[in-house]
Amino acid sequence: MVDHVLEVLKSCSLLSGLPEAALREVAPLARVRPFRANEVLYQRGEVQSALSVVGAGNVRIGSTNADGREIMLTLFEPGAWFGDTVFSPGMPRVFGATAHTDGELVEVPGQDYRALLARYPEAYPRTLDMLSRRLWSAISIIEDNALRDMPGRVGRRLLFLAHMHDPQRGPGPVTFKLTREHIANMMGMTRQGVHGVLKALEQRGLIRFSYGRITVPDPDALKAYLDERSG
Amino acid sequence: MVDHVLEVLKSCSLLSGLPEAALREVAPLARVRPFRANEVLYQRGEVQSALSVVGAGNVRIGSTNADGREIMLTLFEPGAWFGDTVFSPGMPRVFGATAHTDGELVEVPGQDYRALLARYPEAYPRTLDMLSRRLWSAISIIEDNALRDMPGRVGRRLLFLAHMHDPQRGPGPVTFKLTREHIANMMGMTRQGVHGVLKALEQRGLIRFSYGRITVPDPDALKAYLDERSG
DNA sequence: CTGAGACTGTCAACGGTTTGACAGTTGGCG
DNA sequence: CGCCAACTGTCAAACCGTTGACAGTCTCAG
Repeated sequence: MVDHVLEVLKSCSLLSGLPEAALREVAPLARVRPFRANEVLYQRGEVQSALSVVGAGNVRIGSTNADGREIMLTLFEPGAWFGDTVFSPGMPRVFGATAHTDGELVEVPGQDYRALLARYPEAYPRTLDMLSRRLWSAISIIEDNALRDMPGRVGRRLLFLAHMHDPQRGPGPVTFKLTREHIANMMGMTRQGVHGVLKALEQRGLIRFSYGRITVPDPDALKAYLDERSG
Repeated sequence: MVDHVLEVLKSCSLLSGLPEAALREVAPLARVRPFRANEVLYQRGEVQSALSVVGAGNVRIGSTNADGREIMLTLFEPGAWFGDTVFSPGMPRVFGATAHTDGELVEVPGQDYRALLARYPEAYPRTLDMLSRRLWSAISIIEDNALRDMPGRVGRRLLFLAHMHDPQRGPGPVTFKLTREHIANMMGMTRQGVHGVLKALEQRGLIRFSYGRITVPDPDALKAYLDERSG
């Protein structure tokens, strides 16, 4: 069991600055939490502080507003980490997490993680780097939303997900399990609007899609098209 | 001169986790850079790594796309810090900085800042906290853009700026020097669209505006209105 | 294999934003 | 103190995305 947790922790880029000995120290303190598709993992506003690492399956990050309308920020794959309250203990969560498929989470209590960092300060620069890059991603999204039209926004977000999905970015095709409605919720658009955009992109051969599934055959080609289309 | 730099560094929340002795160490390594309104301070894509602290005046953060259309992300006041490449050395800047008024910047070379942190590791948690909160702000903006209509977005962004402007949030009025066009560039809207929204907010007494200037007389009242209006 | 539920494609009507254009206002600089 | 440049208010027309509605398709559990 602890071995399994260790494997998951090792796969997480946030923790890759820590020596294996350090991970062995926290592994026993971590909790494995299996989940089923569409289960709510965390709700916006909760205050407990924990670092969550996706061990298996996919997790949707986002929040719901009072009218029941949901916004999805991103989709996490195994190895991804989240938990915006780890570094700012006491602050309520600003987004929620929902299981997208069946899977499992490994949760390290916030104070244990912070204590570990304090014991291995050489891991801090890497941690800052990871957090900084995530901030960069968020800002890029804000930029895209302000500067690009709808096809541009959807295309860029698909690229972003493709990059998430496979950080080393081999040039191969990438597929995700997303409905049109999920994409709409990610962009603040409607299902119908997304449909039109996807159809246009499909006609250019830049994406393919079927029931509940979207494929980007060649991310680089999509990127080239978007760059040419506008800035 | 060094004394002046020290004062500026002390005013910066990012550095407030460092003891004064540490700030004295870096102060001589920092560079003071005066600027005039509308001067370009950094361009997107530059790779040198530096931590910039606003010593005086205002700085616009944002970027310009190929068509010449600009997006403004935020407006920084004295004491604010920026420089997304400090924590990820070698990465090109993802946004540019332009002087909004006359003023001055204090720049600490990235490697000196990182070396300092390594010498005073007790400052790391505070640094992570600051960065994490900035990520939270960015995510909130993404959410607002997806979930709210145009008046909601503009109102929320004004509140965000008010909060930036005066973090301790006394309940008094806040004024910023922003043209309608600046706001439009911040929201991905047009000047005319902004006009309509502002006029509506003004009629409810929630804001006041004149030539190149906007005032939020009571930020809490604006917040209450926005919260009631949607989620 | 079969049915129910989830997802999808499509359409017309509606509404809000942008586009484009122009005159009026303000503030600062010589 | 007067001019110029920047900023502002306003309008109609065009455009794009949403709303709402419905039938068709797919998947999975039983």
